[in-house]
Parts: sequence; structure tokens; C-alpha cells
Amino acid sequence: MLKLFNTLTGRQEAFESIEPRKVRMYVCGVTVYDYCHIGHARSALVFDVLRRYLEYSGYTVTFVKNFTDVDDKIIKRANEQGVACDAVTAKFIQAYHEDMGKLGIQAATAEPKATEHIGDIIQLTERLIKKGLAYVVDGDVYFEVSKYPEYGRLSKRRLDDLQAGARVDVDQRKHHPMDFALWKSSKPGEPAWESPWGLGRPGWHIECSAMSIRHLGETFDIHGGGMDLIFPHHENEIAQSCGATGKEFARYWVHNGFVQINKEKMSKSLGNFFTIREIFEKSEWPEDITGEILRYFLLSTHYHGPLDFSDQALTEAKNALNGFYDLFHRLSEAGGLGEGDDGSLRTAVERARKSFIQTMDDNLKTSAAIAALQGLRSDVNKLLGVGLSTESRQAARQAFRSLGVVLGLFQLGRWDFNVCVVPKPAQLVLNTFPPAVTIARQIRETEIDGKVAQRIEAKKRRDFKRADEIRAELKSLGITLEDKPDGTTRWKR
RNA sequence: GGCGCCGUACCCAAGUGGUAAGGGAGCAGUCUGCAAAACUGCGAUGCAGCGGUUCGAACCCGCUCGGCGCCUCCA
Repeated sequence: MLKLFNTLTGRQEAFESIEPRKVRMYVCGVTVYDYCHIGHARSALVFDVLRRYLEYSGYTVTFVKNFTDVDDKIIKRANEQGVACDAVTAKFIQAYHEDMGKLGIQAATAEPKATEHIGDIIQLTERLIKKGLAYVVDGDVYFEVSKYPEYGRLSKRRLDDLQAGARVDVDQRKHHPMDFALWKSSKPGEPAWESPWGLGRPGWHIECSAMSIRHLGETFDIHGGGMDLIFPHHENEIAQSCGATGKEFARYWVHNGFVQINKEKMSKSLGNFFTIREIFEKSEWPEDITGEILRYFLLSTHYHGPLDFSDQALTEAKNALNGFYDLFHRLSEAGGLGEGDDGSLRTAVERARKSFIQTMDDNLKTSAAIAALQGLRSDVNKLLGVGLSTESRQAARQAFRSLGVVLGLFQLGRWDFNVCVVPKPAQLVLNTFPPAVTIARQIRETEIDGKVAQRIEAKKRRDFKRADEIRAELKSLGITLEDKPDGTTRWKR
């Protein structure tokens, strides 16, 4: 039974879906005016994993993630670059899909854009005005916070407290400093739509209410986003939606913690952010490996806490992952026969699976779930030392694959994590290159394999000096060699 | 000022009242021409600090300290 920390109640609660075996969830995506950084990646990944785990647990998940494609920052960016707003948003929506795709983040069931829901937004705004929860001033529409008595229940704030901390430059036309715009009249040159209040565009918060209600209904199961969205964004969504419908909006509110650099929140204003594509560009590893490293890193901490990003952290993730892929490679190789203990394997797999489920059920403790997989890795390595049947080796690999898919890990093929075997000299005529690798990688791997073959020859002549030179040369290029007992050599990055 | 998150070994990180998992790094050993991998062993008498509750606390309560965040756009 899955338990989730619900920001609304401040407690961890057993998750029960409204409809049996079905989950409807909404996650706030990004405002598309720039490339995404790792903070965005973390949020996207956390909810990607939540979705995967719900599906693993047998739910059918309707997962909606929006794009905010009308906003001050977009307008500013478009003006700076002298292009239309929709050129900016189209570019960064595509970039979003590219970047998140590299991280193995699955597309949502629906990915609506604010501009596609102007009608819904206007309708919802009218509904709020009719109910007396919103008022019109000079073509702007504001939500009147004091008319929603429960305002502050998500962020645990009281209007009085907020008022005390409110800044000086409050718009005097507002009834209360915390009143927020549902509809903004537009200046010339800005994107604008016809509305009962004149030409204008939606405020930020209203779009999520309109889109979630449209795609998921007035009450749905899970609403997620980064912790910085709790106030005011999600607070305002609740006020609008519940105000308009008179029903509960989302039942479980899930928020992820920040990615930090040197203990500080990663943010544009501090300039301490790394974009996802920047990391891929700078990575010394190929794209699919870098993606898995990032995923492993981002999941190595519980989603609710802060996570410090650093080169060292990435290296540690890579090292930890190496151990898994080394094992997968061993599992794929022939040999290792002997007095196999296939029953012990089944026991180990079952133990790992139980532990994995138990920790994931406990508010998605991915760090502990990974620990369960590490335990299985250790168990399988030991069993392999004794010997396992071909069937058991396949079953072991399959166990890692099937649990790993929940985290989006361990799906790469036996060759793809840069573990390759150069055959014995007699077999050198055989081409063993994997078909999936890129041309660039093939060329580099060809060179490596040439060196390795030279070294095997040197070893045959018992010219260990030459053999060690080649090893050192490759080591300086980040290539590690492993001589296997059967005379073949395995290399990896 | 209000609200919230976090604080466990060199690093990451479990544990949520019964006497500190796991991984990475490091060191030592087995193996190896040498390495690598794997395996074995070592590694916090202590869980930010101080009090309290308890037979017993990293876990519960109180206070304090430290880091971060939100209250303005922010994943």
C-alpha cells in the first residue's frame, strides 16, 4: 500500500484513489521561455517515477503535465530576440522534450498548453465572478482572497501573517494585497484574446485550474510540483478551483525538494544553474550513459529533501552504476557453471523485490529502493562466484530490468554501458561491435579494440612491459582493461 | 516578523522506541605476469547540541545551534 506525504495535511497518508485502480494526476510543468536546468529535471523525474510506480502497482494513470506558454517572461524574451512569443514557446517546448527524453522521462498522457485553453480559463473566471469570488477592475480580473475562508490551508499561512510581510508597492486597486490576477488586460503588442473584460490574457494560476478540471475533472487524485510552487501558485489554484466548484480540488499534494549548488537553491537569479543540455554537452560519457547517471543521481536522495549537485556526485553515481553493469555483463557471458544454486537466486530476487516494493510504498523512498537493488547485486555476484545456470543468469538480469524500469534504470543493453569484450586473437576476425552505437563511438571503439588486440599479442609473447604500456596508455584515456581467465580482455570506460 | 524543509561516518544514504542497513571512496587480504572485476576483512561507543519522558531514544517531547527555502516570478 503506497503512502505519500501530503502537503495539504502535513502528514504521510495511505494513498487511495477516487476510482479503483485508476489515478488521475496533474503536475505543474514549466514556463517555456528558456532551457530547463537540473532542478526542472528533478521535478519531472520525481513525478515520472511516481507515475511509473503507480503503473507498476497496477493503476492506470492519467498523467497531465502542462506548459505555461503565455507569461511575462516569455513576452520579455520574445521582445529581446525580436521574435513572436509562439516562436519562443515552440522552441523551448521542443527543447523540453529533447532534454527530458534524454533523461528517459516519459511523455505525459496529455501535455496541454495554456493558450489552448483560453476558453476554459474565461469560463472559469466568469464562474468565479458570478459567485462573488472575483472582481473586475479596468479590464483586469482579480480573485478576492478574503472571500475564500480557507485560503492558506495548503501553505499553512494566515492572511494576517501574509499581510504583515507584504511588500509596500501594493496595487491600490486590489481589495487585499494578496488578491491575484485571473485575467490581465494586455498592452499593445502582447498576446491577447477577446474576453468579456476586453482584450487580455490569463493570469498564471488560473490556467492550471482550468486545464486540470478540463482533463481530469473537478476533483482528482494527485497534484504535484516543486516546493516553491506551494505558495502562492498551488494555494491560489485551490482557492480558485474549490471556490468555483465547491468541491475538493486535488486530494494529495506532493512536492519535491530543490536541487542545490553548494547548499544554495539552484536558480536563475543566482546564476548557479546548469541546464540539462549543458550537462550532456560537457559529459565525458555518451548520451545514454549520462542520462542514466543523472537519473541515478537524482533518485539517490528522497524526493522531499534537498539535493546537492556536483561533479563529484555525478562521478559517484557513475561508479555505483558501473558495478551494476559489470554484473550484467558477467551475467550475459557464458561459463560460470559448477554447482549452481538457482534456488538461492530465486530467494535473493524475491527478497530484493519485497524490499523494493516496501520502500517505494513508503513515500517513494527511491534511495532505499536503490539500496535493495544494491543488495541484490551483491547477492548475485556471490552466487555467480559459485555458478549459476544460464536460465538463472537470465532471470537475474530480468529481475534488475523489471525493478529498474520503475526507476528508469538498467534498461541499457549489455554493450551500451561501455563494457566490451575483445575476443582472443584467434577470434579477432569476428566483428563484435554492437549495432546500436553511434558512428563516432564505433570509431573510437575501433581504436581501443586495436590497442587491446596489440596488447593481447604482446601478452602472448610474454612482453609484459609492452602490455603494461598499452594498459597505461588506455588508462590515461579513461579506459580500464580487465583480463579474463579465458584469455579475452574486457574494457570499459 | 510569519510559514516550511533539512541536519546520521570522508561522500551519498537507510533506520520512525529495542540497542547504527547499503553504496561510493579509502586501506588490507584472496585471485592475477601486473592490473581490473569479484569476494573477504577494517571503518560512526555514536546519529548537530543540551535537557526531559522511558527499563531502553538517532527515532517521542522541550529548548538551542547550524544550513536552506517560501512569503515577488521560480521545479
